Amino acid sequence: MGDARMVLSGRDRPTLENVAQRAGVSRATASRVVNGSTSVAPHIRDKVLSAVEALGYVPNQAARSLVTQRTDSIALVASETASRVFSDDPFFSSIIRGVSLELEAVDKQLVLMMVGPSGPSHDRVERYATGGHVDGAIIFSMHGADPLPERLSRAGVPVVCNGRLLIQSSVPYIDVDNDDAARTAVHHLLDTGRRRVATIAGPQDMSAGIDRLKGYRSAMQDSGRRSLVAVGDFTRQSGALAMSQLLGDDPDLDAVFAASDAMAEGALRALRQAGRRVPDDVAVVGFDDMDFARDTEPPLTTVRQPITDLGRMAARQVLRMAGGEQIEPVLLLPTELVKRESA
Amino acid sequence: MGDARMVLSGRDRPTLENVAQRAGVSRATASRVVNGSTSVAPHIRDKVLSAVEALGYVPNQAARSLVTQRTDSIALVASETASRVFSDDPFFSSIIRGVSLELEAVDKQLVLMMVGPSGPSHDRVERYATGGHVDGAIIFSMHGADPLPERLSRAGVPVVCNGRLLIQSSVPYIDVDNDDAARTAVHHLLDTGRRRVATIAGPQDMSAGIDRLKGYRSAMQDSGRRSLVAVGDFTRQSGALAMSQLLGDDPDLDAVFAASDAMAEGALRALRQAGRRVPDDVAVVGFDDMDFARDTEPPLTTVRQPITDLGRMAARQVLRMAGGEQIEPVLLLPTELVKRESA
DNA sequence: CATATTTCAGAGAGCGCTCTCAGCCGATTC
DNA sequence: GAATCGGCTGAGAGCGCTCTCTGAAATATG
Repeated sequence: MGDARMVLSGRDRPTLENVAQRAGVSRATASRVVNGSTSVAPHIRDKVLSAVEALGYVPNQAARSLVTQRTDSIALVASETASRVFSDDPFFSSIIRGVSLELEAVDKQLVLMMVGPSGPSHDRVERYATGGHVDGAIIFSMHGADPLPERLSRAGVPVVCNGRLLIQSSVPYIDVDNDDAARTAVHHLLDTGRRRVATIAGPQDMSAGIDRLKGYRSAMQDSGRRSLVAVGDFTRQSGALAMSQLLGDDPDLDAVFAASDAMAEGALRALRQAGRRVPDDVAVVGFDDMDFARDTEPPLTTVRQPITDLGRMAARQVLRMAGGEQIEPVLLLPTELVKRESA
Repeated sequence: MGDARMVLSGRDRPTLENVAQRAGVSRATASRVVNGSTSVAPHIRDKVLSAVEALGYVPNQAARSLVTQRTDSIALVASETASRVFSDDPFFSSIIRGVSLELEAVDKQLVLMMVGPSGPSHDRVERYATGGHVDGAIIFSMHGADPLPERLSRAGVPVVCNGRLLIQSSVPYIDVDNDDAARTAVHHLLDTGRRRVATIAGPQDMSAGIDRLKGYRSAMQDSGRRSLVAVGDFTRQSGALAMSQLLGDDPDLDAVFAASDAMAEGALRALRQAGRRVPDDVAVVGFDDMDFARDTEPPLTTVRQPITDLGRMAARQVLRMAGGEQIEPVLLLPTELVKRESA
């Protein structure tokens, strides 16, 4: 039929009224057709549909959600700068994939936003979410005592967090049992005869960082050994740096538990540079089981956490909340120690 | 005053009417205060503000944008899967940073979305943008003849693309002169005495990939030399792979122009593994001037493109369009050859 | 003191849509 | 043939907000 439609600029977008008029029906009927109601006679339905087609009609979301009180979109908020989110760590991308999968299945739109530590972007995101742009929010990668989840929740926005909150709060979250998982990893090292087990901890303003360190510490204490800790920020680079520090602190260490695979890989590099053989001289255990963990030199023994599922579950939970359901305040997904060659 | 506010669930959020009532003024006046109009008597203003505070009022965006026809948010659409966007390539993060900077300055919200090659997510993004969720859209990392920009534009959404479009279209775009930049890079190699110059091209379904290859080809032709091409997808890994292919094709090559720094780094790795010295045996030029380019072994000679500025300009242009201004259909930002040690 | 001018609050229309409710009409039932 | 029923359509209210327009009070002007 040729594409005779013109470019429509802002104001003169066709409305449902126009469609109705052109199809010779009422606005109500046009609305029924657009929303897929079955109780419309086929020949009327067709008339409306061709009017929609001819006019290039697209429903005005603002008007729609004004009455339905829904927007069919969910915010995924990263309390993190863009450069961190888009770093060498595929963690975020897995989370996003999980959330996407779940939202696409129910035809909801994912809206990604990043907020800096505080300041203007923080407020803007809060206004955005509380202002009814979204039906719910998933917040992840929180640092410190981020007030955002609580704020949004109070304002009536369904919120689910990815990772335990550092403040007392009733906002539900999805996570793995970091403490327990770390303990398992460390026990594996001890059980295989390692005696001086160090750790490269994650950032201590994030629950994952804190809890994995806690798990390490308690495992060490249980077996009456001294802790040896360096702190990184989950990145490869910080892992390498931390590893050389540890080697400086205790040249005789024979194992290290890194709180992320990225840091573990950095550690491998640092160990190689320091002339240590892995696992012969030093055993290394990571955390995450990222794809690259099986391609490191040597392949990394690590704690697998189901990152994509974490995203999926978060999405599922927030959708349930938005649907008015009551949900479990805490949902812990299982981890698994994957033994490869580094430990 | 204590935080006595309750958690508000969906329906019973306070409206402007409630605020007005509580403050003993009309809705119009309350609206004026909320929107910062100056023509309100101070004592009335205060009454309204404290009512807002007490009720925890937040304007309903749907209602607001229904009348203003604005949403104060801009979509940044990546025609790319999450895993590519969040890959080891800081390109996206720089674009995002640029866009963010510009939008924050005018208090607009950035909404990030990813669309797969086609299918459901593609339609959903289209509906989202056309449905009036955003005031404009910036589309980047397009593959092939993506119809999205044209579609949105036709539907009346201000659109700016990052990168030349592969189809005939009136949608404005921001880019660098890839062809020219590539030619400059290759000439540098030729001018410094290299004779067998290969290239690792970018993906041939993206304008940046195509145009840089074109620039390489024409520079080679101008000096009467044969082209030697391998194609990558801008990633480190593909660069390494392409490099070994090239070495297989012509063991005597003495220079390579890679269409991205990531690929150039992959190439460096592959060259090292093949026992070639850089730049002694083989000179390498990259493209982008990413941060890591100065830390490679040896530091990378590369074509600097102002990625963050590309993002900034895109944002600025789309805002101008949304403001009803006419804008230049094409905006090319300058590049610069940065000479380091690899060539 | 009367009039013109300015300042500021309120009334009310209407943005584009959904959804309830009422009503029409043809089919079914007794 | 009258009464009942069910399937479809249309009328209209109203979601929460902005913004124009009107009008009252306050101030300036002759």
